[in-house]
This record gives sequence, structure tokens and C-alpha cells, in this order.
Amino acid sequence: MARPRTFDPEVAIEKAMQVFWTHGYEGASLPDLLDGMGLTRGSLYKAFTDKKTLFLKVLERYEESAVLEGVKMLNDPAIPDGADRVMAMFTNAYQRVTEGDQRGCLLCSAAAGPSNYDDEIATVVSKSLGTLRDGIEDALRASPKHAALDDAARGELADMLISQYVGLRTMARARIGPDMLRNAVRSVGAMLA
Amino acid sequence: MARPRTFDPEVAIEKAMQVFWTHGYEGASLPDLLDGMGLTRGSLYKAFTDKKTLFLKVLERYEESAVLEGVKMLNDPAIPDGADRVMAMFTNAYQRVTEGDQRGCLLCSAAAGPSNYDDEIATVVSKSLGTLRDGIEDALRASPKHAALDDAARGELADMLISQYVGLRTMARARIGPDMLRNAVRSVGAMLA
DNA sequence: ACAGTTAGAGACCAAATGGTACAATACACA
DNA sequence: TGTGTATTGTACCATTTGGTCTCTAACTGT
Repeated sequence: MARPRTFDPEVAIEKAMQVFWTHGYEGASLPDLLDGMGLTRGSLYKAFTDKKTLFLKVLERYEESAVLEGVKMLNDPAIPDGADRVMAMFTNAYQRVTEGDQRGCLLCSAAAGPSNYDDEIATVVSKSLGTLRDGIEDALRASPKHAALDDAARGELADMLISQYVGLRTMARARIGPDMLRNAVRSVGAMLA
Repeated sequence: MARPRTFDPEVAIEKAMQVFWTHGYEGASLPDLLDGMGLTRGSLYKAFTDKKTLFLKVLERYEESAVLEGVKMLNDPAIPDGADRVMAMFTNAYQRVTEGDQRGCLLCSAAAGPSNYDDEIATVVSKSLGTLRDGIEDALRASPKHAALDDAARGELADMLISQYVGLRTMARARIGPDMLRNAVRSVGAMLA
């Protein structure tokens, strides 16, 4: 009935995610996005309304990919002890840095940035972090040591761990020496063991 | 021998710190700064060279005020147990939120933002966070329970705690529900007790 | 083949960005 | 009281920002 799109919106969002991930929300300029997504202004605005709407879509995608992957790791039945799964998540975060990825976590950067003044972004960020937190809580339930805790204490521990995670990835983005990150992760391990 | 300044540079930096603290480095525009500092473009550039130099000065001041205050808290002889001092720092961070301060920590926002692409800023941020970390380590040494740890383990714990702190304040800036922050702090308390 | 409809490319826009130039001003010292 | 000097205020600047508009191209259903 009309001219069809020459790009896949899903692919475009994926590419936009990479751009926002490296530059941050405010740091990513329209030309940056256009470049990274490989489309022109007209197409971007026709398909995604504006920068912020695109970012919200990207955050959704981030939840569906990165966050979901984390939750999957936290539910991994191949690792019987839930506490080990939590550790896998932290170790993974550290490994990314050693592999040269210093972008940190898109969610965490958004938390430190636009979440402060934009309610919609804050809501989505809050929700995604909540998803991860709940994954941690579930994993703790699957840990002999932490299954013994009462619900309140276990919930509080989950809150602490998600905050720890945000801190770790924020420091990774700040290019803090990797030793500090490794030590922090080790210490989380010691605490959970 | 010539026309004297009509403003106190120290006061101006203090005001600039407030502006950067609320808006972040990139989010603070020149008009924002001019407004907040109460001076004109000419004066600002003559006295502080440019935005980034001003920000570096502000970071120094932040270290001398906020960070130093934190370290002082961590050395407070009025609290005999060092672990309690660490907790005082965390409790204080939470309290700020309940009192309506949702700006988080200037250092942590800088960590998530410009530290990623600016080496000079990254260096200063890293150094200031290191100062705080060392304060935590010293406090732990003054805790009966943690004095017993070997140096490596205590150091790792300090690394974990500074990262926890960054996470907490980042989430505060993101306006995450205060309950989560309170719980995280509680859990840190449980861990240290 | 055609009409209808939408995508694409990019010229264009106003506003805001960080930064500079320079004239007017106000002070300290002689 | 004047003269030199540094500050101050502001007009100005190029560039970049996010966003719009319009004209053309391309595809679909008839």
C-alpha cells in the first residue's frame, strides 16, 4: 500500500542502544545516532518520534537483553547454589572490564544522569533495576545459607547487592583501576560465602 | 594597582559546586553557572579559564569539603568502633535523601559521566574516591572485628564498601525509592556487625 | 499503468552551546 | 588628581543542538 521501510526498526534500536551505551543519553548527539543507526533524520523522527522516545525504547530493549541475560544468569540451574549465581553476575561485570568494555551499564549511567530530572526515564530505570534486584532475591532463595534468612533480611541483602552492582559498574565506567573492582567483587564473594 | 575583584573566588567556586552538583558537569550550562555564581561571562573566563577548568577546581573543592567531611566522620574518635563510623557514613547518605537532597554525590555523577572520556576528570575522581576508600580502610582497622582480618581481606572490604557507597548515592540521584536505600544500608550494617 | 501512500534524503530552522573581543569602568598608587 | 592596570559587562561569534519541512523516490493494490 505504500513504500516499505528499508531498515529493520529492531536492528536500528539495537544500534541506537550501542550509541547511547557508549555516549550516555545526553552525550549522544543526533548525528551520533544517525551515524550509528545508519539512517537519516527524516527516517529517525518518522519512526521514533524524538530522541527521548528513542531512548525509552532503547531502555526497554536493554531490559529485554542485558537485564534479562542477567536474570537468566541468576536463575541458571546449572549453578545449584544461588549465591554462586549472584557471584557469577558480579564476576561477569568485572570480566567485561578486563575485556576492555569500559562503558559500564546503560541503566546505571541513566540512573546517574537523566533519571534525576526526567520522570519517565526514572520510572523505566527504576523498574529495570527492580527486575534485576528481584532476580538477585530469587537467587538468594536458592542459596542454602541465605534461604535460612527471614524474608526481610534476604530482601535487604538483595537491595544491598543491586546497589553494590550499580556502584561497581559506575566505577567501571569511570575507569577506576580494575584491581579495585576485582577486590570489591572478591569481597562480595567473601560476604556471601 | 588596578581594579580589584568584586567577588571572592572561593565563594564563587562554592556556588559553582552547587550548580554542578545539581545539574552534573555536562548538564550545567554557562548561563546556569553564571546565574548560580552571580558573575558575568567575562569574569568567569578571566578567573577560571573555561568550564572544564572550573569543574576541576570544583572537584578539588568537593574533595576538600564533602570528601574531607566523610573522612572526618570515618575517623571520629567519638565513635569508638570503626565499623560504626562506616555505618555513620552510610546512614548519613540515606538521611540526606530523606531530607530531600536527591542530588547524590558529585563525584559519583562525575564517575558515571565525564570520567569516561576525560582523563583529567577521571584522575581527580579516582583520587577522591581513593581518599574516601582509604578512610574506610582506616576505620575498619579501628573495628575489633575487622582489625582481625588480614590486610588483603580488609582492603578488599574497603573496596567493596566504596563501591557500595557509589551505588547507593547513584541510586539516590536516580530517585530510587528510599526504602530500597534504607534496606541496603541496613544490610551493610548487618554485614559489618 | 496508475493512484495512493509512505519512506527517504537533506535543506532548513531557531535556540542554545561554549568561548572571545573589546569598550567602559573602577580602583590603587603616585 | 591623574595614570596605569585589571575587572567587568556585553555584544558578538562559530558551532552544535534537537527538530521540522518539503520534495522526491519507491512500493502496493487495483
